[in-house]
Amino acid sequence: MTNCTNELSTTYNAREIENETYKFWEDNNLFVADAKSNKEAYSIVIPPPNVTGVLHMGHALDGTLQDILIRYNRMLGKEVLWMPGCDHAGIATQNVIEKNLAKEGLSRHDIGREKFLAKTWQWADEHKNRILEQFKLLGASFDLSRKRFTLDKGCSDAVKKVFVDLYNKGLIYKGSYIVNWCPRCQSAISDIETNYETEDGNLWEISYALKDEMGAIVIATTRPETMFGDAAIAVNPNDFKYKDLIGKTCVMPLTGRQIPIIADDYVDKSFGTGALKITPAHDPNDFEVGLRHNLPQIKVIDEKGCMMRNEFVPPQIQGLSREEAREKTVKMLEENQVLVKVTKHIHNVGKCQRCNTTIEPLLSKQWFVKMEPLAKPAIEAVKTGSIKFIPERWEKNYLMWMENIRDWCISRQLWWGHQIPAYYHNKTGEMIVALENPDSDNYTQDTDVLDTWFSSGLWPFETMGWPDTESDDYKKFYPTSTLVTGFDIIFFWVARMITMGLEFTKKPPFSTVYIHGLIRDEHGQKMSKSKGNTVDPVDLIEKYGCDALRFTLTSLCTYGGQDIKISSEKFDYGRNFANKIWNASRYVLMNITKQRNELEFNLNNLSLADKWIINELNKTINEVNENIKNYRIGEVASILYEFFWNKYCDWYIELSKIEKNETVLVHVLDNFLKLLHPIMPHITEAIWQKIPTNKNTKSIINSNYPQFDEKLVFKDDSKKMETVFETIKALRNIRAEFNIPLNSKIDIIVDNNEDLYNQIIPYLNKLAKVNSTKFEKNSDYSKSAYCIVNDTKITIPLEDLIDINQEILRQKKKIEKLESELKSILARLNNKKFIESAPFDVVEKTKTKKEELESEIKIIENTIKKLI
RNA sequence: GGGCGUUUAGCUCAGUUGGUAGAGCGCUUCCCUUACAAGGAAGAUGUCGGGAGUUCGAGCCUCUCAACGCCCACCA
Repeated sequence: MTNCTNELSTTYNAREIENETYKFWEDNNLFVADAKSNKEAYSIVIPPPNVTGVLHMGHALDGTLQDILIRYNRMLGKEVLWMPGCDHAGIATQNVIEKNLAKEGLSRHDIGREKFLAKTWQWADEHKNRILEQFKLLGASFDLSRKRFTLDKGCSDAVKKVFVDLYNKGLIYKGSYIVNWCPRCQSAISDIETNYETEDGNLWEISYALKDEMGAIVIATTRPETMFGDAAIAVNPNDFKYKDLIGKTCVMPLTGRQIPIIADDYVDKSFGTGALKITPAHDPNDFEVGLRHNLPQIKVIDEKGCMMRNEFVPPQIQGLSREEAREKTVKMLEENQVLVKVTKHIHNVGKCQRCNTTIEPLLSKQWFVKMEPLAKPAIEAVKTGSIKFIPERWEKNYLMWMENIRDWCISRQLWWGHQIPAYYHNKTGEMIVALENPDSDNYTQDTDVLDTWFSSGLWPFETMGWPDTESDDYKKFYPTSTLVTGFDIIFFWVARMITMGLEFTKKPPFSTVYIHGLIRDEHGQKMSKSKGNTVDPVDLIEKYGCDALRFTLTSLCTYGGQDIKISSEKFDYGRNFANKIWNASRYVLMNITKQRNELEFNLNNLSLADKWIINELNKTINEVNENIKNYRIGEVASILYEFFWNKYCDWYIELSKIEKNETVLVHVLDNFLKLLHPIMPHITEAIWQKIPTNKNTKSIINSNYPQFDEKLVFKDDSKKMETVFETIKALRNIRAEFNIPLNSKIDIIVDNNEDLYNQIIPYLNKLAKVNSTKFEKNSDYSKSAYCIVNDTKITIPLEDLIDINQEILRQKKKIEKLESELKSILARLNNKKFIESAPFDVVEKTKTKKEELESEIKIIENTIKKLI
């Protein structure tokens, strides 16, 4: 950017400035990290957005917060790396490609694995830059020269190594278990990819006749179509009503197959009939019961969710879908008069997180990670504080999950992803798990791929060069510093990174997990395309500007990480602030006459106002640093807003129109821009480059973040200045109350504090339109309005302008207020226990307050007497 | 069933060691004062969800109740 003029354009055009500024940063490679630097490192890895994705509000929030931390730490002088990249998003991406194929009437099987993958790669390559390009619109200062993809060579090498190592340690195994099977995705999915929805269903009670004797046992089920896979009927061992039946055999209706009646603690006596049919191949709990009792696993539903064609399923039912089979089975049971009862029953049904298809619990051969041994150190790391969650309450959540962890099903029957590095001998079926195929003529690789989260679980170190632990990036930037993400992926992602990171690098992958809330629509609903309630951050950026978006989002972040409800009007807040900054800066720049080297301010030559604003700035610097360090980022936004708008603009700039100190005017703006830069990077950069202060860098990005300076504390002078503001406000209030037009000036009589008021006459004249100021002890005027500021009474003789009754009323209202306050203070002071037990300074403060109130009330009472 | 969160001004929400409540928007009145009407000045508005307790003192701590929301578990 050029720097030939001090002037800013008269109107603030956010998009123009933002585009120019971002280009300036990129052209100058300002985001590229130097792994050989001697500076202390600070690094963040981006939660890799799905390659299929487009930028949404969640990214906008998450990206903004990361960028704030990155920019702040960069300005603290650290060597900073923000690692960008995308996730291959197994199921999500495959779904997109399959949908495209479906338009041509094809399935992936029609074109085969190889062609399908080629197509998917082509699509991914075309799209993999899209979302990161959109992140640029957010002002993201990530290092694109290091951009990674979870399916690139480095990641895939890391994945293979991790898989093989875990397998060799016995922490990965292959086995037949009940898994959550999605008949639409045609794949197993993990427990946490399964969501449960409440549905209305029925509870059918079916009578199973006893073998070789009279009588029957009635079981209750919500899924009668699975009965063909029954292996037993179970009752609770302590259930006296079934005691005699345990060990007997019954005959199944419709098929006549014989199954035993067994006893198991799992059965709840009070539910349904107290008797439960056991279907080990189609229910996770029944599967467990089946193992305990050595029952056969009879599969009657296939991978497409249809009834199998085998000897267990009656011919009329074979090949039917789950839903059809249920209807038909019930009908047949009815015809056979074994359906005892049907009751309405509300229950939870598992759904595929990706496509919302009802899950079929299915017996199948899958790969699993044995989680318990891996979870142990991951629990310790959080318990001992080597990894901290902000806010802390998420630690409990994390620990509860980790302490009850179950094995992780990692195989997916998809094509898009990391193919499992297991190889089977074509003839013997012998299995070898290895980094490479031992003999491609005789061995065929496992066709399954790994869960997407398997590779993203390695993200913090696979992107840093691991397994090469001697690589520059790994040595410099691993472990990373902070992980920023929403609570919705603590289990999916954060927990896995911690376990994998500890297992393979022996270090926690990050020291702090900063968890923010989720973005919701204005009614608190989750945003989703299907609901049509999404707000597009790109639209918001076009309309309000990126900085406005960032500032607003930041200001909505609470320390507790509450969810954030947004509607587009909320972004007026940030836009107005940006506009204010622009205009105030424009004013300052227009008023600078001094040269660059004359703009250092001189401590010995400061007015009351100068000292006040310098003191305020210093306080702000302190608070901002403290709050960022403690992840109270929303607080930072409001501190800076308040400082700039209500202090610098409303007072200091106004005062500067009366008595100008260019050096301070610029100094404060310069520091403010630096303080704000992490949140609003573009506007601060654009203005900062125009400010004629001495700089040792061409970009604010590389300037130093302001730090608190003991030498710039001016407590007493600041207090005096506060008195000035109170006086001006009081006088303005009188003007408003009595409708005194701006062009008619007022005279005032001040009865105390002559020194101070003498100093500030010009301020009073300009900001409260005072004509003359007289000093008079024990002043005594009738036909006047009054205000009392601290210990000073100010009289405004208004002669005919004033309605005396109005003024009396006004003063009486004030007394009322003061007296009610005094009453509660007196109550406290008259309480012996308060005096005894409250801390000294609180008691003193209360006493002082009492005296102030009393004296103020006295003054007002006297003036009222005068008026009457 | 277990856990967590929320309840504060008309609306959206802040409120960091307990000392009597704040912001933005909206509202009322006035002002296009040469940085800004996306602005300026002056205002109004709250038994801090209900109840009880601890304390000299509670929006904040404890208990309890209520409403709403989320997560985990998945009893057929």
